[in-house]
Amino acid sequence: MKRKVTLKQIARELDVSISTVSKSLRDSSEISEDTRQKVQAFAKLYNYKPNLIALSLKNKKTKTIGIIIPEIVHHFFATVISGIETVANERGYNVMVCLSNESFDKEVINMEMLANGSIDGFILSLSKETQSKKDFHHISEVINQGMPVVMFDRVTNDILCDKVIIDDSLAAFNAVQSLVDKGYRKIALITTVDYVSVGKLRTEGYLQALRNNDIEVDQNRIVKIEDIDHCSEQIEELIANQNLDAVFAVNELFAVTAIKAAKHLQIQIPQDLAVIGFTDGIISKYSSPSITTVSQNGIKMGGKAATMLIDRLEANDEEESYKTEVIETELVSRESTPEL
Amino acid sequence: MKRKVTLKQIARELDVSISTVSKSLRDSSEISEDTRQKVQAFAKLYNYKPNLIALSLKNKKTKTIGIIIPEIVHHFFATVISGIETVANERGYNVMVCLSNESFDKEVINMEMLANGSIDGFILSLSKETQSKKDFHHISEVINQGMPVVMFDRVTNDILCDKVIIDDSLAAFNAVQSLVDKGYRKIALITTVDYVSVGKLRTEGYLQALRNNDIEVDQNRIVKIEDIDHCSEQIEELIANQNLDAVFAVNELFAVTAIKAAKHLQIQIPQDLAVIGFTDGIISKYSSPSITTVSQNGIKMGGKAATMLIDRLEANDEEESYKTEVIETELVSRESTPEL
DNA sequence: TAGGAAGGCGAAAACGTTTTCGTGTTGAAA
DNA sequence: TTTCAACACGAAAACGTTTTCGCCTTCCTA
Repeated sequence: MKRKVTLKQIARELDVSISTVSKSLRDSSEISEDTRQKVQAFAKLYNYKPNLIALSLKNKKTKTIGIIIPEIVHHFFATVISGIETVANERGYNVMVCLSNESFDKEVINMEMLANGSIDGFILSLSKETQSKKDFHHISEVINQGMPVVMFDRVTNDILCDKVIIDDSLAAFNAVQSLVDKGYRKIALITTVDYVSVGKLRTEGYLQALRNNDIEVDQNRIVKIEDIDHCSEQIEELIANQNLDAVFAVNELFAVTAIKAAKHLQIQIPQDLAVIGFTDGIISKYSSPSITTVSQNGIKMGGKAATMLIDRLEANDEEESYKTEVIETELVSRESTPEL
Repeated sequence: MKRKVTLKQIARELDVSISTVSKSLRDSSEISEDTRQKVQAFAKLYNYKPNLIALSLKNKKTKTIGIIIPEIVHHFFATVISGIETVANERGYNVMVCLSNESFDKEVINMEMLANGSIDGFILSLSKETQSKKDFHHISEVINQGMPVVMFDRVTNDILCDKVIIDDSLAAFNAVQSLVDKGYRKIALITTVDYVSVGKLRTEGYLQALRNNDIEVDQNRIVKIEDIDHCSEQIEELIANQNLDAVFAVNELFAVTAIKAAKHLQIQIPQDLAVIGFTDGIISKYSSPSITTVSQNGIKMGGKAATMLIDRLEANDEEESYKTEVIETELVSRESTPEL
């Protein structure tokens, strides 16, 4: 077992000073050709690599990005991480991932943990509990300490920082409009409770689309899911009791649950009921029938967030104003929404 | 913008030495009650938190675990990370996640990057390319430097270290046996190329189950997928041309692709063809019909891996022998495999 | 009153870097 | 021969901690 070699050890072996070793390895012009080659050869032989922790302490830069997301077993968040990681790696950064599990407390603890020197900046998406409590002091605190933060998807207007979002309202509007264009009129909505920012926005898009087409909004056709584990009862009740020709679900899970419920009720998808979802995940793609969805492009979102964060980290010009980038969505047409 | 406060600043403000401040905050008995309270009050007021990078350098412990996996947009790996993160957090560790994207080079680069002081130990699953090249020098190198490594799922016998696996062969055997028990005889196999360790093992389980039941192995009923993006053609050909009553797929994707292919061929699932998969992911659960699978329990696997790694990190007794933990699998019965 | 113990605190080293500044030697120009 | 620049290198500080050791008071005891 050979431990990692340090500058000090090399210096001792070669009988020169630590400074000389450091300079030699960094090709400083102060050092003679002779010494430099000798040192570099020795360093290579012993596979010297600078200790990153020591560098972090000296430079006050860790070259690490902290990510805080509600959960990771979730296709969209996984794609976002993937996008972040790719860009981060290209630009020489690593990522630390922490999960809030939709809990406010865990979000706070994780942020405080990472804020104490471990990372250079945050990329985060709010937990449901945080959105419901509207308590963002932990975020403003790290921003106050001079640590850049980029929020994505689940964001809040109460915090000023860079943000990456999609136009949830517009995307939902377009999705519903596409149903209308195909001839559907009796369109139900399966959404989340209002404090989930994206759920609320998508709901607004749905309402707007109906109004724009002079379709009356029927509150009985709108169901707001509180507890995701027991959504199937509510959804089945909706489909059974309302006379529908289409369903717009604000996420993949609701969409596929609607399909399951319909099958259970002997309602044929898509012949008797069209379904459109949100989040272009693995479920929509492989479901039978495959589900038309609004694609969020998490890879792009993550990549954009990472780029914004690193750009800010490496900007020497301190005070650039905050931006909110809108990632365009795309309606991916599949089997679940044929022409009427 | 108030930057983080350090011991030095507190010391200067209170006109005491840095040592006194440090000791006061750590409740050392060397310090008088008076001084201690004064320092602690001041520290609290300014929200002092020790700089973790400085601590890492001093203690030569980062309290961080490095994870290297082939990809993250993959339900199984996401669950493993989730399991690792939960246990790590409970025990005061953070996780850094790197993706190899199934590439040998990226795996090596990531390991070297993290090995230079950023983390205390590794949890990793081999990339396909690494498995195919059988080149593990980067792993033995970090182990030689005294850094603990735990491998999971995609492991190799060429490296001695702690491992967490499932009994892929046995699980596959049980899955196929369950088909036989239900009356199926003409069972096809959709598997990976042999260098993917888990694919090979699952193939062996399939073969063993057939032999145990005196069912002849027909090579035409075994298809090995090389390129996952173009698997549907091969799978459709298999289902079209062989007279089958069941299919065993070594992962979720192959299973659901088989279902899609069958539907395309007007073959009814599960009436005309039963399907059983591997990896209990989101697809199997929400597919129509839902798919019977072997559940790998990634949460448990990740948790176990984290526990093993941290136990080793915190063991004072250096040389404990390496263990290989086998996580039990479970056959989750769903709609795709009715009794014949 | 001398001696010693205990109490309270500071100096300094250590972790591994990088970088600034200083210093000694050499050679060439004046 | 003197002077000065260029060259080659080392000492030391700095990043923020923790911890060991030593020092100075004070107080108690003999």
